[in-house]
Amino acid sequence: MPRRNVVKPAPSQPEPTILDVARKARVSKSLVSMVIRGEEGVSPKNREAVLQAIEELNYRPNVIARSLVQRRTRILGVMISDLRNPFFGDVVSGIQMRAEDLGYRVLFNTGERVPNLEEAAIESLLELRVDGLILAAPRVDDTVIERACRVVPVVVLNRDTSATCSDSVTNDNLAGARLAVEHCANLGHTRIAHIDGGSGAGAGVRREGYLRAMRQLGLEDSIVTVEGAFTENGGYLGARELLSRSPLPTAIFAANDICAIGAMKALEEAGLRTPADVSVVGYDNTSLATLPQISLTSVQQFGADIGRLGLECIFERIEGKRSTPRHEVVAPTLVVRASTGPPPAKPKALR
Amino acid sequence: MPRRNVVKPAPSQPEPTILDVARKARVSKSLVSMVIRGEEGVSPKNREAVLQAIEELNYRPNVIARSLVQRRTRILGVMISDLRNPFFGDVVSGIQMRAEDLGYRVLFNTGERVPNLEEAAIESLLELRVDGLILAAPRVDDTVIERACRVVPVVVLNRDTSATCSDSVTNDNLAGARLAVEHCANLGHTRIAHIDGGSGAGAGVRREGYLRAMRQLGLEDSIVTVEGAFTENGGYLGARELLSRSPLPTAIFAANDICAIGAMKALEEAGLRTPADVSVVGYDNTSLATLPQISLTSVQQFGADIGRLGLECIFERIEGKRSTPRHEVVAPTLVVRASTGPPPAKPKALR
DNA sequence: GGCGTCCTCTGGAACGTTCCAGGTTGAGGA
DNA sequence: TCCTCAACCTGGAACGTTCCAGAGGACGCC
Repeated sequence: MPRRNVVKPAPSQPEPTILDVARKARVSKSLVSMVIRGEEGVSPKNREAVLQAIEELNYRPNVIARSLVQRRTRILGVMISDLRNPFFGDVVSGIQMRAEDLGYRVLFNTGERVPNLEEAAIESLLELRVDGLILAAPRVDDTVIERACRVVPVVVLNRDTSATCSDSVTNDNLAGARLAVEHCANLGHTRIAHIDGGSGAGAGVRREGYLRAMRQLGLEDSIVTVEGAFTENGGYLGARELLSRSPLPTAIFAANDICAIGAMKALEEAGLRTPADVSVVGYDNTSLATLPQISLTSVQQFGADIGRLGLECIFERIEGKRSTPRHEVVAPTLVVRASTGPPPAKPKALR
Repeated sequence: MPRRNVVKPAPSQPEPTILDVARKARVSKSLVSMVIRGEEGVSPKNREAVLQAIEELNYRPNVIARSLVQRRTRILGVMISDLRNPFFGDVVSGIQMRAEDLGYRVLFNTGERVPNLEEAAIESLLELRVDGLILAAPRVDDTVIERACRVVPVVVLNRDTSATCSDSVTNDNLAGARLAVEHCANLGHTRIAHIDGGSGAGAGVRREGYLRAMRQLGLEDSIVTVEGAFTENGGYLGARELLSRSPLPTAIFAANDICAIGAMKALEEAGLRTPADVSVVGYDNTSLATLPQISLTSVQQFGADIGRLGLECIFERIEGKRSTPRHEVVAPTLVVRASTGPPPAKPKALR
């Protein structure tokens, strides 16, 4: 246990308590409590007096004390693996909105993608006695998730987990990959390559989805995959690898948007235009894909919906309505933009 | 006061308390407390026994109860006006890192840029009795800030405020605007136009910085400003406005990166190339500016530093080391990329 | 008039910690 | 042997709420 309590309490003037309000309104603290919680059975006269005293004293209920006696905090803990990835902005927004409706506060946290830090972040939320835990694409070990489950409802977002105790919400990566491949095929492409996401969460499934779709379309002979990553550089290197092979693909399905952007950079450097020479499809449909200079066709996984569903899972558990795991899969869609088009009539040779 | 407490406490099995640990280790609760807090003066034998009991029971200290008696939560509240703006990702990261060092938790919140919601978010943090409040570019009224100051140390980031009670950390918008203008002038531009940020926070100051820099460089006759916004559409419309006038500028200083991206779109549509025909400079140096397809020259305001400084301000107050306001201004720098270059020898006419 | 019922209100006991004043022990010195 | 002192430990009183059992009136009914 860390040693932390060296600092003395801040010597600010004490804030008014429920007792101060009670004295001022000449009623009991219980009555004040009833008014605060909006309970029935308080005479209009007293309710008015209490409300006025609250106003005059600038009283604010102490949710810490409330949480202690109720043994619930009405706080939901959310551990976000990466606060800078625009995709999680959507997720957070979905969580926040729904939480507000349900009368919960949301406490965000991050471990900056480092497993140890993420574990500490989770522990920190548990010490706070959050009523539920949402883990957005966590990189921690399954055992950490299992341990958290013993104390509090947990839902894992956008990550496969073998932990049997938690709920999960993911996007259908198989279907998403199929959408991307079929879109290219429908445009007339046959030489459709895939730059995968390396060891990133969900990368394996997307790769599998690509393989299956290609086979299903009778394009198994054109299957080409190279290793990439969920980063711009991963996409760049993956595309370079593709460019070094022959024949060139006429379409590339990248593991995610950032990866696709890196790939587009490599293509541009090689003198290939998108989509005239090579079409590119991304995944996530982040705000990046919508930028006019990029205008990337991308598989959309509805981040806000994923967040909202995660919150609903948690809430069912908190309410005691359910105690068996629920695994929700959100169907992705394809958003077509300017980065894809028909294959060139006569494939361009590299300069 | 809202009525919220309809739901009964979740009937999970009770978590072990300090008393359970004490019983198991055959010591008093006070001794356990001492071990948890890492105090001196505990015999090695007992310390060992307590630690073991904690381990076996999977005990986790209840920070809620601790907060109640200590009358401090060791939680810092952070209200972020816009969680999707990548700039705030940096700010949050700076806050989080420093907070961890100092043994504080950080509770994030957002009001999604709606003043009323933001006020509610702040109120919610105050009810939680956070030890300090960080407001990142809040859109609330100054009176709301003043009221919060009465209860807890407050620091306002990236926003001018007339509230005299709070600390503030801002970036030097005047200097940033000057950097942008001087960079263009150094490249040989004279017709440097500005698309401003409309009523957004800091927009006025950046505009003023542009005006001063132009005058200082003797370019007052070339001053051209149009109204824009901190959005892509704002930049697009602003650029269209510029394109409708004559003579065309050879460089554009946009209020913000997203705004610059919108402007670039308008230029592209008009058949003008960046930077061959028109150079463009943004502000914020967000991750967007670094994308290879965009490669935007931009004024960097160090978000992480701003967050870190804000946290340090709060901490000084909490520690009681200071009770007078501190106003910190961070110097911006310019990051030059591919969107700026020398003016065309013979300015292009519009198609 | 007595009784039951409803409405309104109240005091005290939790909740799980920390902090404080003081207790116990054993060693060492007079 | 007794006293002192340090080292180590302990129980009880907070902290600011909620919740519960029940008190006290007013009223209506028999």
